[in-house]
Amino acid sequence: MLTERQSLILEFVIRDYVESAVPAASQSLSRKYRIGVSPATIRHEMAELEEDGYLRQPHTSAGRIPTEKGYRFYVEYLMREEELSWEAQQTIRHQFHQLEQGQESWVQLAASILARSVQNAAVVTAPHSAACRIKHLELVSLHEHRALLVLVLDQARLKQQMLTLDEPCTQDELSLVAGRLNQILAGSSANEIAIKNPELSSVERQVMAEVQSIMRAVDEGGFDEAYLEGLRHILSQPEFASSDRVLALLELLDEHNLTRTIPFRTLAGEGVTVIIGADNPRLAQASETMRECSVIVGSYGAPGIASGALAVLGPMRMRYSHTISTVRYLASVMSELISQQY
Amino acid sequence: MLTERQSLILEFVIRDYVESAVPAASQSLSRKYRIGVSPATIRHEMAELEEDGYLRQPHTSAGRIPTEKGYRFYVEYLMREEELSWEAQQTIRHQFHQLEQGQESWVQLAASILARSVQNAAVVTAPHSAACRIKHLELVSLHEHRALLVLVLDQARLKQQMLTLDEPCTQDELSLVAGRLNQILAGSSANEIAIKNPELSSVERQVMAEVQSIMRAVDEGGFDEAYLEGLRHILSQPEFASSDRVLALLELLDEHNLTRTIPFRTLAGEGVTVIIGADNPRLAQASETMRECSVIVGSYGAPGIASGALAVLGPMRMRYSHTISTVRYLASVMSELISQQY
DNA sequence: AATTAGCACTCTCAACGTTAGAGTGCTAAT
DNA sequence: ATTAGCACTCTAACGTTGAGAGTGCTAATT
Repeated sequence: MLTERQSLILEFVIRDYVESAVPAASQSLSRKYRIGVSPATIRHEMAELEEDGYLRQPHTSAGRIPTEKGYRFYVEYLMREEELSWEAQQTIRHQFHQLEQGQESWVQLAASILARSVQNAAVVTAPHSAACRIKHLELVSLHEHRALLVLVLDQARLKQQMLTLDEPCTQDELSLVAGRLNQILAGSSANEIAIKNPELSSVERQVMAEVQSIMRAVDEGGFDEAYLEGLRHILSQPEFASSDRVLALLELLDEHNLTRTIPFRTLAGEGVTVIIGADNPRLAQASETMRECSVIVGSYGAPGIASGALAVLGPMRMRYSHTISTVRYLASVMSELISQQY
Repeated sequence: MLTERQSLILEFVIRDYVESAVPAASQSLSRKYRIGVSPATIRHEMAELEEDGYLRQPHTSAGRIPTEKGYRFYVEYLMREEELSWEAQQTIRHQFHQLEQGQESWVQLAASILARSVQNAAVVTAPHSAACRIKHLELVSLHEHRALLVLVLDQARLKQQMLTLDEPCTQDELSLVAGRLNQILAGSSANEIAIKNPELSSVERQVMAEVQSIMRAVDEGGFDEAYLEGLRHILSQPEFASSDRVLALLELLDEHNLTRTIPFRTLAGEGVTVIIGADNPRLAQASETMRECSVIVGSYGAPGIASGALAVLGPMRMRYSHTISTVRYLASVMSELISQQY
């Protein structure tokens, strides 16, 4: 185990490196942080910490930078997880309240707020309930043979689907169909729809099949809809100065395999999970570059009703304390919103 | 004006440079393209072309690369604008037909297809009609005081908005309200709603005001919703090897000021517009980096009914012919889709 | 008069050597 | 146990060099 002083020095190394991105040297540490000992002693302790795998040198005769193990120890034992400052809280709340007017998707807004707050890339998934239930459906005629099926699911989720009707229908006929199906289906889950077997017209059968297929897609989709924001922050970090790294990262995130990249599944209930470097096997395997990144994942929502996930992706050299607080706070705000909607 | 041979050489320089990204040298041109003259003659002509501003040298004793003027001449007079190959057409059509199942937004899909086809960044805006009309509205109760307003506009566009009701309402009451408002409002534009003044309950008045405000937002939004795809293609080009350029580009595109960056307004009706380098004052002013890029803009839709725009953004060194054909073809496919929906 | 071969000249790029500076590890003194 | 001193090491920046690619010019050729 680490001694008191070793812990202290490890903490200072990390704090110094996180803000400066330059390996921490014994002299500059003793100058900056007023530890009670000389640089020589610090050097001694740092050699020890390196021995134990908490620090490493980019090359001989350079300062030390933290290893994954070092960061992990810091996050677990050393870091004081302070609450977000009142101002920061207000800033976030305030941005959220601009949502009332016109914002397309509040999930996307959340991603944008998160990215701005932590100055890193952020991903937020849409809320997802175990088995979605249909609240309401509507059919709008577009053309003789084409109609728009609008599905309102629980959690205020909306799905639309273009239909090509087997037989021509007027708006009045469609409204009738919608009315009947609403009576039959309202409140059902996809599985419950499957075992229903009422007398239906051909058009009604077609629409019902479509509804079922959409709901299945939503159920299975899991964390399908995810919004990524703030890539530019991550790319302005010095560790991404070389452009092939940028490219590697974009390959992972640009195409819609976000949800495969970010390990949302690892969530353990309420808390916030910190994944440092190669902690996550899937991530590390995916890309060399990702091995030098950390991900902070949290979940929001009401347990058993609907939940989603939010994540921050950044270089391993990250302001963990601030990021964790922000994720935690934003999650609480979003959970509030979810329960209001319910 | 350029002689026959000068035109030929200009064309070869551009073709060579576009595919290799390396300044075109007299020898390698004569080897590759079987022009009937020796490298010395080619050099002579190239010096002439440089004099006239069509070519330039990155430094003395290097090969030539095209200037903006060179590219412009090429696009206007030299380039054969071939139709897209049948295979390419089928590939695009085929990808579009996967839309039926589950794809959230076909506009986003279009952007993704375009980006893949031309191996550059692509932006597509949602279709926008002069003044949107309401087809249908629906109210779904979420909670005693909260309801979801679902608005179906023309062009199969869907808007949703959370409402906090002034007074508590059940689903039945809301359905009644929706029914009445549908009768009154169906087919109206925002302005027409404004001058309507029927007897209404307090809740009905509240909902109607909300509907009007959403529709105004849609009307004024113009090219608001735009989808960007395929950044990674543009970033893997050698001109973006240095990472500060990447950053500059992302600053322009990441935050939602896409529609300010891409000059959709310059559209002149049917055709496809090519904007090369500093052609576009706004673009050039915005960023040094953008001055080395070209944008190809096209529009789709049915004139007078609804239209949107699609654009490709890439380095000036771009396969103009192929890109233009692709934009043109995709626009035609999307226009087809629009008129089907109408 | 147009074309071309030959050649000197220029510029880039990569490799190499050099140097200043920062930081360490070790040792001996406190 | 701590620290001052010092030799050692490594990086980053800079200048140098040489090879290679490509041009512009000139004189010879068609």
